[in-house]
Amino acid sequence: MWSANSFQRKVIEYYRQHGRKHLPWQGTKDPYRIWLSEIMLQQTQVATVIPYYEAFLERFPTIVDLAEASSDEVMHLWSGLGYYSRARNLHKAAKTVAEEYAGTFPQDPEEIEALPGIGLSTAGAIAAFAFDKPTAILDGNVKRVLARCYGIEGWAGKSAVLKALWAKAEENTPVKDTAQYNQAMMDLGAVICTRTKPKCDKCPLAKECFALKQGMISELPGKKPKKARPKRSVYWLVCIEDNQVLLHKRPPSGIWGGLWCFPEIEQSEPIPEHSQKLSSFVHKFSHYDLEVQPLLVKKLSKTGIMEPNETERFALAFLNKKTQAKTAQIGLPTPVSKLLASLQ
DNA sequence: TATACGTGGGC
DNA sequence: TGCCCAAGTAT
Repeated sequence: MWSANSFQRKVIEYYRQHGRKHLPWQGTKDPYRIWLSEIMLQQTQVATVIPYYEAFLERFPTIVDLAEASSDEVMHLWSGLGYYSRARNLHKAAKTVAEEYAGTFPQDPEEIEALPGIGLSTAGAIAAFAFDKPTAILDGNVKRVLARCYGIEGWAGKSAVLKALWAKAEENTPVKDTAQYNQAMMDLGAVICTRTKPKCDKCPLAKECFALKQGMISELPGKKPKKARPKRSVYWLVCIEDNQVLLHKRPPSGIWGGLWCFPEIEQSEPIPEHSQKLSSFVHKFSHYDLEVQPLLVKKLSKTGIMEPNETERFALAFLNKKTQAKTAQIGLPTPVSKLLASLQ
């Protein structure tokens, strides 16, 4: 097995020759742009992120622009990207940077990690990429490369496994050229050491890779134990009056927090009178299935479900023109957008 | 430590 | 088709 120094050189040399260097967030030292990319890329693939990243920066070019925005507009620009707590935390952190750091992003890794939505790995990435700090990262790409290369078995959700992976990450991360090394490891994991069908013939670490030598590519890294996925069944009340449709802003925590949805009731409740069933569908989350039965209702107040006085929790989104439904500056979950589009 | 939290791609 | 999971964090 190589020394840490030899490992670093091979990984960096691979990146110098073959790595991706022109992704939209590369080639900048702007901590805001690096931070935004790292948050959007959490559990999300590069190709999905790119258009969101461009649009977000177009509207919010600086941290202060973001800090001064309404939450509805921030959520609007995150709509469809998923894991919406990322956007809520991003907005909250931008306000913190604007108010407590005078709009200048902190350089200390510990201060970076103290911002909401930034964990140890993301803090390490930002500190290394923006400020050339010697901080290690351990995202999914790095975990996969290290688990295979060193034969670290077990699921990274287990603390002992995570600890072993972090130990290797720290051990191999150079104090000099940390940013280049971190970028190279991410690239190696994303392009070469992929989950299925890795391109071992092009891997700079193939010669000493434990998984390759032992025929354990498909066993490493260890898989998360699977659990049953429950199903929840709800009605969505589609109430259209004067070419306007009633939407409800969800509370800030929980699924689709801060986004606007059709008023929702459990299917264990009786169907409101004079309601008409539209086409039902199943929306699959990673942790449960949501069976949605949209109901066209005349007047929401006549359903007896909702009190009309709760005006602060409700608002109207216009549907009378396609452009208005599309450009309303509010956050809409993907299935809500799709159902709205189908009503036009 | 286990669970909540979105969406779309790959096979 | 259904399942796994992708640049994770918060609780």
